Amino acid sequence: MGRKQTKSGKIRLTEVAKLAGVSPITASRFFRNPEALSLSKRERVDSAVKELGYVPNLAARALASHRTEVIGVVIPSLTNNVFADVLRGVYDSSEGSRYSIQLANTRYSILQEEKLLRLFRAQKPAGLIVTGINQTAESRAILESMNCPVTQIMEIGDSPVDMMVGFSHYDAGFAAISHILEQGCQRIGFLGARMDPRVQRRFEGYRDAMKAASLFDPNLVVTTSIPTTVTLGGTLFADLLAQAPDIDAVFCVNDDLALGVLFECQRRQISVPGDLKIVGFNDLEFMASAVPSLTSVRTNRYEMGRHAVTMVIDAIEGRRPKEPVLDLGFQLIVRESSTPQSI
Amino acid sequence: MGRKQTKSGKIRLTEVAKLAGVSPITASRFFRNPEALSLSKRERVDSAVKELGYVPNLAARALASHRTEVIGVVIPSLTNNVFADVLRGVYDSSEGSRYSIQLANTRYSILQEEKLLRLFRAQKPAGLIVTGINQTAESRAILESMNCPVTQIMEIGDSPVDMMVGFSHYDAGFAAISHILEQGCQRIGFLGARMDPRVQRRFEGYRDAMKAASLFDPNLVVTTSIPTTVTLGGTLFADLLAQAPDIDAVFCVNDDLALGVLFECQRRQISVPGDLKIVGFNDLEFMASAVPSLTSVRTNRYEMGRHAVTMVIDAIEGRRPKEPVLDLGFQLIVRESSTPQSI
DNA sequence: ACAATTATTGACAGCGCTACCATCGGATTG
DNA sequence: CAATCCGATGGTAGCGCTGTCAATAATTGT
Repeated sequence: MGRKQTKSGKIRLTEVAKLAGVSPITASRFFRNPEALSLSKRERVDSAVKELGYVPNLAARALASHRTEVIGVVIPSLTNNVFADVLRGVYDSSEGSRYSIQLANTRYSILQEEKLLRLFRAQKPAGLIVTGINQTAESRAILESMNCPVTQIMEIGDSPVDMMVGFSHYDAGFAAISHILEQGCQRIGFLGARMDPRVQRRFEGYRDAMKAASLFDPNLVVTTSIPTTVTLGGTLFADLLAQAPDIDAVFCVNDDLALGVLFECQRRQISVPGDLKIVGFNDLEFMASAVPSLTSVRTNRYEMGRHAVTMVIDAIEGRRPKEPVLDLGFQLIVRESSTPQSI
Repeated sequence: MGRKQTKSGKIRLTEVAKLAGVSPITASRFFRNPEALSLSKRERVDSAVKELGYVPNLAARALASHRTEVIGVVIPSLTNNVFADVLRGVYDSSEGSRYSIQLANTRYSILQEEKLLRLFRAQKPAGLIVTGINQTAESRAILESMNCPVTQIMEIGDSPVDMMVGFSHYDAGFAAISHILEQGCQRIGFLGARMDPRVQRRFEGYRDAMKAASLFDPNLVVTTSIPTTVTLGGTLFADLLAQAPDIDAVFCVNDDLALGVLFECQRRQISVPGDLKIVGFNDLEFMASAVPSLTSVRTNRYEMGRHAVTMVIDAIEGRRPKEPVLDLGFQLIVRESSTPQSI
């Protein structure tokens, strides 16, 4: 004999079916495709499920059906505030659905991403959400071979693997600089940390806006591959001042850097926005209450997470969106740090 | 006949076993208990696995073994920075192990927590990590009936369900106030938002420290159940000033509030630390670079996450710690905002 | 040297569910 | 009224793996 007989207390689908007076397969259909049941059976199974407190065994379901009800989510960082918001959206919109979220963190390593994708492929997720559009050829091949809906998030571009939700970081960077230029600034510094592909494209927006105004100067640019912190913002700003003392504005690729710049200005008695204008990116909550309040580019991170999951679930269930690419845009939130000083 | 025959390309344990010239069960043992195999077979199976690129089917494994290799993690919030660090620790220390993390978010609702725990119980996780020590009676009963290691994180107390990693929020609050008192302050305000049980205990530390100095005054306390933001810090501080204009220090239950207070002081031209001392909680990164730099209570959040997972995995594998409660302590990081003004 | 013990290995059945037909009654049609 | 179709239901046979126990090989003690 194989093993101990089933613990008497265990409730299987068979028990539910017996109580409802139907075959196990009908009870099974109650979960997968309730419309296929006649109303009477559907009600009988429903009450049997409730009476027994039946909970499906997901492992058995996955084994028999060759599918899971897991949506894999691959992000590059857990520390970055930006992803906290995305994840909130992801979890919010997965709740109430039958799908559960499996999170994986690449730490900004494309090799790690490949490894994770291979792992996911082996487990046959129902859907997959990955960050960005710069997968390696290998990663992209895995994604394309994956037999499930895939959504790329955080940015948009041509040739989606499947679906996309995001916005144009290039446009956002360009818009931020255009705004600063409108304020009459000429020497606009660029501060970048952890130059991932999206930050890179913000830079390109900066560069092209500056070039269009014939104001681009490599001395205005300070970047590093070090992860972002507020403190780093101060440090990079100090470097920038050293190589371009005549700057009249700074565009920071994220709000942490911007806050660091503000603090460094306070330390050096540089008046903001009088002597220097500051623009950040992401519009984290604190930007509105800083003194002076800090201009930033608002990105719809929570909505990105929500939509990504919704789109994936819809696609799983056969409701593919007519448009595979969803542009959630951005808003430039202009505050005191980039407008004429109010005396 | 049941279904289509197995796709020719699919690699099962059987194929590995065949290639290695052993029985499937031996190949199975290679994964679960490699020490039980003779060296020669172990090597043969190992190379067969690599040659075929075999990846175990977790669903089949879970079904057959009545166990999963999932560690459930229940936290109250994804937005709160504090949990980002914890999660980083959690994911870092689960990587490389055979266990995967299943995250669930209660949004600070104890009913939601009950619901999630019930769900987890049904799926038989290998281990469970839950936040805090204030579960409902029902939740606690579920945890105790769960046939797996459980670690409570973020704080410690008597009567753990199983294991605990954290620190005493009461002591931390008390220590922060003691420090402020040592600076000669007498009218120390308390600012609290989202009064969860841990924040509540920080308050008790504040209250008792103040009472011990005969300085407690309800007018010095401003709290709200609204979730924490930097902006809220400014608002609460304004309320506090209104009801106790003579305060000479503020203890904030977290760093966001503290930053909000600092900004509000800048707005009102209140000199910090000259007119007002500020102490925060958690020691987020920005505290060190604020102007003035802000004193805070450093908590070892990343380490909490790491240890929680390690302890759970160790317990799963039979290596129970001698001490079920691990106190990771805290450090008061004294900075400019709570020390005599350096002119 | 031989029984007793221990390390290795294998056979078997079945975990709980669902894919794939087959069936069966009733509605539709010419 | 028989032929056809369709929607609802059920039977059967696994999905890929591991728990249990039995069998065998290697090792040890006296």
